[in-house]
Amino acid sequence: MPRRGSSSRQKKRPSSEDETKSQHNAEGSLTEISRDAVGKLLRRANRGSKKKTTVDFEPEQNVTRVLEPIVPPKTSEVEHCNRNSIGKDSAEEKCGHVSLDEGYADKKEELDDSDWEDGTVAMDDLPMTIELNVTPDSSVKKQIRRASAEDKELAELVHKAHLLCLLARGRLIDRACDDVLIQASLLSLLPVDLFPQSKVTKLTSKDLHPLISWFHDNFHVKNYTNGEKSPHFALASALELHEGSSEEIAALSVALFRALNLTARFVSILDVSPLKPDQSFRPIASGSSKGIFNTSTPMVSKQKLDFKSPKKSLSCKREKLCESSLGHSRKSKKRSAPSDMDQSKDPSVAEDLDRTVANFPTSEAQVNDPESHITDKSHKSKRKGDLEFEMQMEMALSTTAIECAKTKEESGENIESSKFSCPSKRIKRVIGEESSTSPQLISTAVGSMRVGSPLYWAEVYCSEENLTGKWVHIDAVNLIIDGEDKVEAMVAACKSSLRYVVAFAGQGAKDVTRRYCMKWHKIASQRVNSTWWDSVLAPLRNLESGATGGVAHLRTNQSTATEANMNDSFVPTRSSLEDIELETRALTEPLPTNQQAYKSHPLYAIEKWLTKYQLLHPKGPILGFCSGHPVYPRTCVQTVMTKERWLREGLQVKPNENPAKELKRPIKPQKVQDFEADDRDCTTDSKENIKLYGKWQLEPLNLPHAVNGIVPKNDRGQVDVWSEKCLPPGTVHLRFPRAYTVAKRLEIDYAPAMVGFEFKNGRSYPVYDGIVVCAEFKDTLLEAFAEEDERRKAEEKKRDEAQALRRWYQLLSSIVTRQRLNNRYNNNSKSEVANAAQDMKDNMSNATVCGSNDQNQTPENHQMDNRDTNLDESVSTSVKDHEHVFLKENESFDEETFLLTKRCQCGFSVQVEEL
DNA sequence: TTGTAACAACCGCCTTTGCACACG
DNA sequence: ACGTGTGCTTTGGCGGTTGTTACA
Repeated sequence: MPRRGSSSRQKKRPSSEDETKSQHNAEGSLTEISRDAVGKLLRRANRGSKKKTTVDFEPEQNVTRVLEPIVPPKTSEVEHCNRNSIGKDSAEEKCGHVSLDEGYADKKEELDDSDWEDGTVAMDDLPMTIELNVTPDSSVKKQIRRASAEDKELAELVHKAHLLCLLARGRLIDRACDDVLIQASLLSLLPVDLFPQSKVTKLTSKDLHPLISWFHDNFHVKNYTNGEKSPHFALASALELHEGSSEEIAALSVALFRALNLTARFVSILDVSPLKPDQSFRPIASGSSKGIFNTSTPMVSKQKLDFKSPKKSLSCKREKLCESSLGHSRKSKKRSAPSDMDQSKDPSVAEDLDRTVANFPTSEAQVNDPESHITDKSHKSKRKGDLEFEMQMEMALSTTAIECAKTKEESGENIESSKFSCPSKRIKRVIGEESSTSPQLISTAVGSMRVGSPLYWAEVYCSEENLTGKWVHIDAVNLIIDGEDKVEAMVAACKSSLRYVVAFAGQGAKDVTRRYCMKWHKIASQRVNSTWWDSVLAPLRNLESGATGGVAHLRTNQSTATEANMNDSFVPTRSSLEDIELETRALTEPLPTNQQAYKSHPLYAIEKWLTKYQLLHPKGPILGFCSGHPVYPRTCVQTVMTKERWLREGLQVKPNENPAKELKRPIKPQKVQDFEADDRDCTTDSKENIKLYGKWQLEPLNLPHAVNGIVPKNDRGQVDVWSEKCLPPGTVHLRFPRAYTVAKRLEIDYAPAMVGFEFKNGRSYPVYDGIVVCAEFKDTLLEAFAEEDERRKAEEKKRDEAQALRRWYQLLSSIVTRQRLNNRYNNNSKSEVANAAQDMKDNMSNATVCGSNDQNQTPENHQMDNRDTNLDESVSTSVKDHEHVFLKENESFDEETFLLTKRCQCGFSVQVEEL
């Protein structure tokens, strides 16, 4: 019982709020929308705390006898009561008191609202006994409350707001990257031999290696944030100190690229709060304690120092071992690997690594370092395990150093991959696959630790990188070049998902998530409605493409197809080419290996997961198999509907088409008549099934024409007007009120227009709006309606006026009667009321006189005038010693209330309403 | 330990074609 | 007598989502 009640309340609440919301929205002011949203947030917060109490008190449901509706006290106390109540007076008393405790006021509202049955309450005298037939274990059972629509809406609002904030932040950082002073300072630091000036026009990612290596050596990530500094100032101080948050370091790298006249973007993962409620949100780099709007926490935190450093140091040692034992093994490495190895072998890097190694054992001593307090928190909580793990890791790596080097050599694994690996109790290694296609060494973050995840990097446009040029991923913080395919694995390893990757340039932004996300279907559901997102990004995209765009320079040794393209009027811009690239990625996603992914996959489908109103047509081609189920393109999935449903779309089923699909009619428990119908249903299968048709079986609606002024109607004698398309040719839909009365009076054929259904009281009712008539009668009807409407309004006016006069007359009569009685039985008292009545009556007669000029003057009014004259006499005779004189100049008229205040010189005043 | 499939439970959308009675 | 307006009463099936469990 209580559950049902509460659930119905839950259902009702949003609707009333929706009303208020729609009212607010109707007013359209941004402030109000914001206030509305904030209000919701607060309500949610309040409600959340209440709910918790209610939920905790849930064992009450199993109470065998309840003498009093107990107000839920604090959890611990309730538990205490519950467990000790039987046969323990003190505990009972305690429970009794608790119920009257301070929580009462707070919870009263909830109580009032609840479905407790009324009963006699023994508050003071009787000790209360609660018998429980529950075991402590069952009370511990976790209560699951699923998110309501309201929760979902709220989560979406927060998600959107957070997205906008992060977008704005990205733009700020991007603008700071354009700061000429910062750029100039960076250039002044850059050794001359590293200027890639000659290659700016024909740039490949390889050309950037020395530059990025230098940058990586000279700028370090520190695990503190620059507080509330402006991005410009933060960048400047990071530049000065040669260290800063990962965001600042990444931004500095972008500034450096831009200083060198390279086309560069600042790229950021928007680590936004979840779109769906009840998903705990922690920023990817979870060291921060600043809340969701500060995700600029350094990603290389102490944790990284603690865990990565040993690996780094070991890899350095390993390097040395490699050098001594294996000589020039590094030369055999693939593509980007050599460069990384080169970086590692760079003396400065070695120094850096050595320094890190030196720092490593002192990490414990840094616990009190104010700069590292953020990490210390997490460090403290995990310290024991972490230390154990460090030791294990160190031992393991040192003992397997040579073997690792060998493996590395054999498998072509590069050091950059190993840098990606998070500390983990279990490190998965996939050896033997080609390293360039997928990240080989993916470690899985242990438990809740999310460390080392990239949040910021740069993209540099390398015109020589592809046939048409390419945006190259450059993570200067982690010294990774062209590692776009590793980002996702890295983020996934940190127990997070990469939902929005946005590239910023020229104050604009572009969503480049597709470049970094290999499994789009997994993140699609975690992203906000694409229409909204696209509309938000649309202006920013223009700015971005304006800043980074430019005509793509196609290489000279291109294929003939590309040449043909060149000859076309279509001139590919960098932006459009990138769009094509990203689109291509979208269309070439590999087949998921688990069935459930096909449920809502945008590209692929398996028959098993189609809904009952879906069908494969044509059934092929088969793109592959998943657990034995053939996989079809999503484009083959067609929606099928009943004839009636298609009618609403203005389509009808072609003649001689068989249903594409038939569904068994759901058995509805209907009234007694069904018993009779049962026999028929058993015999006739066709009645039982719902026939569904697909789009390919349809043609435009071909309704019968209106002939001889007769409207073609359906079997209910009406026309279903779902849209204009549903109107029979030659007819029009007239929506004015009482149209049917006009049509009926003029004897014009019409049909009621049913425009939809209203669902209430557990059943649906047709909603009618206006009539459908033949087009030739439209004008006649409109004219007649206008006439009738005018006549009706005039009648209404007349009626209202007559009624007003009647009421005035009634009022005055009563006053006069009262006065007459006063005069008769209390001669000396001269009431002011009489004067008032006199005055009002004067006014009335004036108004009536004015009205008499009007054509609306009725015999009734004349009659009234006569009566007024009589009245006048009676009133004037009664006023003897002073006759009030209301001079024009003493009058005042209130235009708002239409009240005229008349004043006599004796001080008497009276207010009259002008008619 | 992790990933997957199957299942259960829950939420919310979609469903869709009066009737009796009072009053003017 | 007739037309008009009002209030009655408060479904249940299905898809989507999420949590649980068993199993590989």
